[in-house]
Amino acid sequence: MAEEMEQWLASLLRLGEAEKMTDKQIKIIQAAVEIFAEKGYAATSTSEIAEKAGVAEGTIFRHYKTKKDLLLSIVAPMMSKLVGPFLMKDFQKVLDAEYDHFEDFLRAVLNNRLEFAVKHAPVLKILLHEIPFHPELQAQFKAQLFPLVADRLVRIISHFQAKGELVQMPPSALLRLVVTTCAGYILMRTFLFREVAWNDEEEIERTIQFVMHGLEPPV
Amino acid sequence: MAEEMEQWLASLLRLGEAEKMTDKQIKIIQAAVEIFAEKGYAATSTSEIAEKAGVAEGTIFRHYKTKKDLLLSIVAPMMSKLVGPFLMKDFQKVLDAEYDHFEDFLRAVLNNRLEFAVKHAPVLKILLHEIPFHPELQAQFKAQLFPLVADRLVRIISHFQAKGELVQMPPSALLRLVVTTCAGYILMRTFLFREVAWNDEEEIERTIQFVMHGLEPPV
Amino acid sequence: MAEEMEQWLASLLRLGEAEKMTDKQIKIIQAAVEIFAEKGYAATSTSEIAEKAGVAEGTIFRHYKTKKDLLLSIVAPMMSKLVGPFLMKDFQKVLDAEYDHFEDFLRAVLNNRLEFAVKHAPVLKILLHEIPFHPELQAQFKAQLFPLVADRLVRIISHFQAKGELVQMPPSALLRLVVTTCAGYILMRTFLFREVAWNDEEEIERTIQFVMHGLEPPV
Amino acid sequence: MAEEMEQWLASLLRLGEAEKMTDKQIKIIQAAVEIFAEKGYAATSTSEIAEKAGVAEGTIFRHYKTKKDLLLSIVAPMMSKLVGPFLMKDFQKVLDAEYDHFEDFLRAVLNNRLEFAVKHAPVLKILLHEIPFHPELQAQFKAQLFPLVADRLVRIISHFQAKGELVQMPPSALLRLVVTTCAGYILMRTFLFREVAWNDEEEIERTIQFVMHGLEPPV
DNA sequence: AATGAATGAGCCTTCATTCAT
DNA sequence: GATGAATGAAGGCTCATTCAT
Repeated sequence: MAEEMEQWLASLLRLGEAEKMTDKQIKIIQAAVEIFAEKGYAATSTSEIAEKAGVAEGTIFRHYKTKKDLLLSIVAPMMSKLVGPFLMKDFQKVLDAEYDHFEDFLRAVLNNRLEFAVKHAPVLKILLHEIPFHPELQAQFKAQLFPLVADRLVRIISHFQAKGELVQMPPSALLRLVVTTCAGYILMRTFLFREVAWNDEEEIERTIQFVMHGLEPPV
Repeated sequence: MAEEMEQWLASLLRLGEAEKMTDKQIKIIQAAVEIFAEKGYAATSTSEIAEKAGVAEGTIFRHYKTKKDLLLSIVAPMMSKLVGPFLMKDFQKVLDAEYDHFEDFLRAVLNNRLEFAVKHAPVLKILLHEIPFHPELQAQFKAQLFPLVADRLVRIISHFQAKGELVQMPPSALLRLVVTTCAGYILMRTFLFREVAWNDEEEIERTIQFVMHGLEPPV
Repeated sequence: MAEEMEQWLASLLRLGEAEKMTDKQIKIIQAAVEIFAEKGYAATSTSEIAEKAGVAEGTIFRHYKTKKDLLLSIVAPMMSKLVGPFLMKDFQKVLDAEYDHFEDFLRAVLNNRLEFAVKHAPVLKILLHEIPFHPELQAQFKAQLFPLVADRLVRIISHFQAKGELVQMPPSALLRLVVTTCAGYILMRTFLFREVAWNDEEEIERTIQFVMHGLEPPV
Repeated sequence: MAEEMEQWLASLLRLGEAEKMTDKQIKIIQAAVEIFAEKGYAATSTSEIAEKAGVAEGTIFRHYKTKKDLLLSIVAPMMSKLVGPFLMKDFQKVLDAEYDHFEDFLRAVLNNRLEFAVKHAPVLKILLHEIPFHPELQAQFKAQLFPLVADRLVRIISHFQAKGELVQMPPSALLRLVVTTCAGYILMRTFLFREVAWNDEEEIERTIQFVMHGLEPPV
């Protein structure tokens, strides 16, 4: 079963999944992502996708049995990649070696995930909007990904608590504060106020200082 | 124009808007809120709403010219009420008098808005999901509500900065950190993990301490 | 359960079922019968039916949830009416009283069912063609109607056997010979060679004499 | 023209028509027969046939220009073979020599055609169902096969009438009674109640006695 | 000969909306 | 004000058929 899990992770994280995709299939996906992100899944018609992809409507259904299939083929892999870094094998060990301080860890994660969000903004937007309406997606997230991720992060936080870098408080509570603050910046910057000219370096540094001071153990 | 604005605010904030609503109209709104929240606006059919409301299909269109009208009549007022407290006349003066410390202000706002979110969770969920897909809503928010609210909050933050309670940093940056942290808790608690048994008092206190330490001016 | 059965029969045999049917609904049925009979159910499109009925396509689906529903609403009642006379309450007693000889019975049935077939030829044609492809119809026939009918006919045949009017042979075998001969004429006359100018009286008489001689007990 | 006719008959009756058929072609025909018989021609998709036959969708159309072509290639030859015995050269002479009595003829025909029906039940079922919906098939039957067959049978019946074995009545009327009775048994046994364990020998004998007595000339 | 991706017309069905009652 | 039958445009999807490989 550990074997199985490793394979599952590997397959989930595979980034260049353009294997075996025909030219038209790629165009379909691109068009779908674009329109789903713009109008939402339910408000998008397959004929619209076909037109934008420059493909006959029937072609969509040769590659994806249903419209929902098309959505899932876009969104399900993204979900895994979103939390990918936290699923790496020996995640914690890598961390222990690499990051002397929680601050370094935070900086690495924030930069990495911000870059990811910027690069995949449209798919991410689709994912965020559709998760509440598609039980399969919710299930995949709540039953499989979330527990794994939460577990690993809690261990890391506990580690730095033990080192005396973070205030004493239930790790899950710490986790919430850290995640909200980091995700808050990424979402604001990527979706809510995309048009603002953000100085990412500065904002990230500010965010890190805010978190570090906020969670500093009392002297 | 200032007159006009006051009236607009007043009308927006009117909570008990059940005036003039017939019995059936109320049932329609209730049904619509329920189903919109569950499946999303675009995936909800008017016939479904009619059925759940126990009215004829035509009745909906007697009260709301279009399906979108129905959505707006639900969501637009909510948007104003969501930021209602920040729109109150003489908001800052009230604050100056009432809250000696930023911490008190934070506590008051967090409690108040959490209560509001819990009470209006379904409509809030609809609002959050539909804003990106309906330009009218975005316009109302970005052009009218947001500037007002941001302006008032920035003033308050500047006030406490001047008092030496908050670290020196552009007020808008401070605002972002505060808002994400507060909104983060409310959203997590109300939508993402509603089933968890949250100890609101404790979590709010934790959140406040986090913010206050995070934004403490250096000694 | 006997109660239930009686009600079921009653409802099945109700001929004038135009109750509550709107004008358009009747036109839909008429058009559907006509085209189903001409091209078969599967080869008929709902748009074709709508056009012939002078109705919008959507109207069909307001009255019949699916195309198949439309078929069943035409064909299922017909099935009961087809064997209606054999399902009458106290069928055998009526017979005993009314028909002194098997020949009289045969004559009555042949005339009655021929008239019926001529009158309902199109629906009958649909029924005959669709039964093999729709399990619901088969079930209704094989599980409910057929046993009842066969049972009653077997009793009648046994009755006339006992009276010495029919040759000794398993009643079911007798039944088969009688039914194929009678149905054979009706089907030939109504479907296979409709264009021929049949002299019904003469042919029926011939058929009856054929059956009576063919089943005469040996002297 | 007589020449032509003979060749036509010969070609129609050719039984082992597997000549020149590739392996895949045979599989296509087998699959088509199976599914056409199960769901009807119009309700069967070519992709379904391709799948069951284990060939690519395109392969079907390499051998049969259209779906209808495929149907005709199955059903048209069967039609001739169905009435094959009655089309044999010198049919009547053969009869005169071979069968002393009408009863013998009946017995031979019944056995032979029953065996044929059992062997080719699926194709026969397709033929029976599709004839009314395909003018070409109807034409072939009504214009070419039926007149020939009817003519030959009428001659035979007249022959036995002249011999005093059959009652005096228009030969076409006699034909109808005989055909209905015989076909009735075969169809019932082969399609309507296939699952019953029929004792063919007994039933055929019963059927023959029924016909012979039914058509016995008066003493 | 065989494949299977691609097509686009057409299918059944749903939908928001109208209107006579 | 309320109804619900009627609409017809549009939706997702299937189909027979073609064609480059």
